[in-house]
Amino acid sequence: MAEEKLPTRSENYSEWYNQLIQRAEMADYAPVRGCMVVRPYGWALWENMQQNLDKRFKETGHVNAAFPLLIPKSFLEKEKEHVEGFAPELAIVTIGGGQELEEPLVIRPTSETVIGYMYSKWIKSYRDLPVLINQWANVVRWEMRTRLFLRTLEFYWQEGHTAHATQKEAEEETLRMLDVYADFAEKEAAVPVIRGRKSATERFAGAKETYSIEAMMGDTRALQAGTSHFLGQNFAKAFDIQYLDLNNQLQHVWTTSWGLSTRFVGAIIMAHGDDQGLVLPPRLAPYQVVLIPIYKNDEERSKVMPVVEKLKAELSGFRLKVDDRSEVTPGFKFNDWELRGVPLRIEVGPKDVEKGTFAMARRDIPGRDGKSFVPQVNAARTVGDMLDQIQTGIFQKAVDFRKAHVFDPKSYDELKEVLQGGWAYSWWCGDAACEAKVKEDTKATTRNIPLDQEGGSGKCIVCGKPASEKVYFARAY
RNA sequence: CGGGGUGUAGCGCAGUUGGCAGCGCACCGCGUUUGGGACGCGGGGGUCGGCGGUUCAAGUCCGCCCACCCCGACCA
Repeated sequence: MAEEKLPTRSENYSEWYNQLIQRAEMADYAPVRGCMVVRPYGWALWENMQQNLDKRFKETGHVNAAFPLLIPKSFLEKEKEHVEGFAPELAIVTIGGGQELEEPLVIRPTSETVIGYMYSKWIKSYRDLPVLINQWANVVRWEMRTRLFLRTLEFYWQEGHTAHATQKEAEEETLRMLDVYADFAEKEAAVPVIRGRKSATERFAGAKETYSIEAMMGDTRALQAGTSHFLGQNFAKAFDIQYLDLNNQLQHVWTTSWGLSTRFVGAIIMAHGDDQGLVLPPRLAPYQVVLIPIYKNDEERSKVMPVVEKLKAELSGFRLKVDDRSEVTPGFKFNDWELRGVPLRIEVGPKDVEKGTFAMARRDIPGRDGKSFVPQVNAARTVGDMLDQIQTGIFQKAVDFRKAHVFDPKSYDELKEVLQGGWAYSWWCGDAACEAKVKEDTKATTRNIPLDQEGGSGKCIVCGKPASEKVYFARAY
């Protein structure tokens, strides 16, 4: 429980982040370095995200399945770039049942390979296509530096894997799922994102093209919040996934993969959180409303509780928590639930019982400004409207924040300067050497080349050569 | 793997020239409290990271090892 104030974001952003997660009981450190335990409150948020995404996947024709955690090491080696990309971060099992294994097994860092293997068994004809499968799973990547939610050795995610008859279909799928992520991020999580294409250096190991959604965090650093890959025929060739087309010709399929992980929880924390703690989007928050009864003695209690019960029944359509703990004071509860980011707080005390009102405090507007006293009648309508306002309010706030921290530098020196406290949106010639120079000078990398460009052309911000696209540069998590 | 740092109660820390292992918070009990982080009284809780050495005596001195954290090279 929170007994002291959180460090402020300006004081020490990463301390703010770490402590907040632990105090809000989102997650805790596990005994193994770099691993975390997602606690019930954090998992409840993830479950809401899962449900919402899952529904969107089903709506776009996908089905769920489960593939194994252990993958023969040789599988990873079949796609050249894939091995090179993942080799350094593999966890490998060499002993099973007390015996050295003939072939080491890797704990999946991602499942393109096993799934490719299975697809080659399942896909024989154009009639079998497309295959649109998703799985919810955990994966392991042996990272050097870890952060709760943002980068842990083990993390939870979903990975969609699809196979198509044509390149065009696969490319459309890749972008369709990117749009699903973007829509989810903005509508549900209230996190504004940039949809774009990754540079070759930032591309997924084994992909032809990687697309991402990029979000700005409260310290202006960028977070890759979801990715969608067009894999071309790379994995189809490596795993021999072939089908007979209408003309009885053997063809390799075209595949895609796309994933969104528990890292997104970190995005929600850092996009909306303030110095009081979490600010959770109403559409995903484990509790949308917390109701706090207030009384001094049994007599007051007996008057207040019936109203609490009545409101609870009336608000049964919302995820509501009645905090009737007697061992802590209301003031403590206010702070506690603010820390935990519950979008809306309702207080019912003796004065409210008399007047037929309740107090309502919105989490996104701290202090008196966010507090109002409203009649108990039509409570469901009042609360629903307020939650909608909060949802759009925090989205707008995040949009405004991003707008205030994206710059269009006029020179390389200015680029270096703006990257200290924001993103640069600049012309880039596409040369990896220019990217590398920026990284060297500022630690910022290219985030993505937005799909929505104004067009035209300009000069590369780094080398001055002609450029036909603009890219976002930012320091990233 | 390089550079820096820290290991003492669940968490945060103090512990002097080597001499009874402590403080705050959290936790448990009782009572008073309760509209913005309540208070009093009484409790429980320790292989001082590990192993070895010096010493009558080691949290403290010496050696080795281990773990974790921060900064760099890799990343959803």
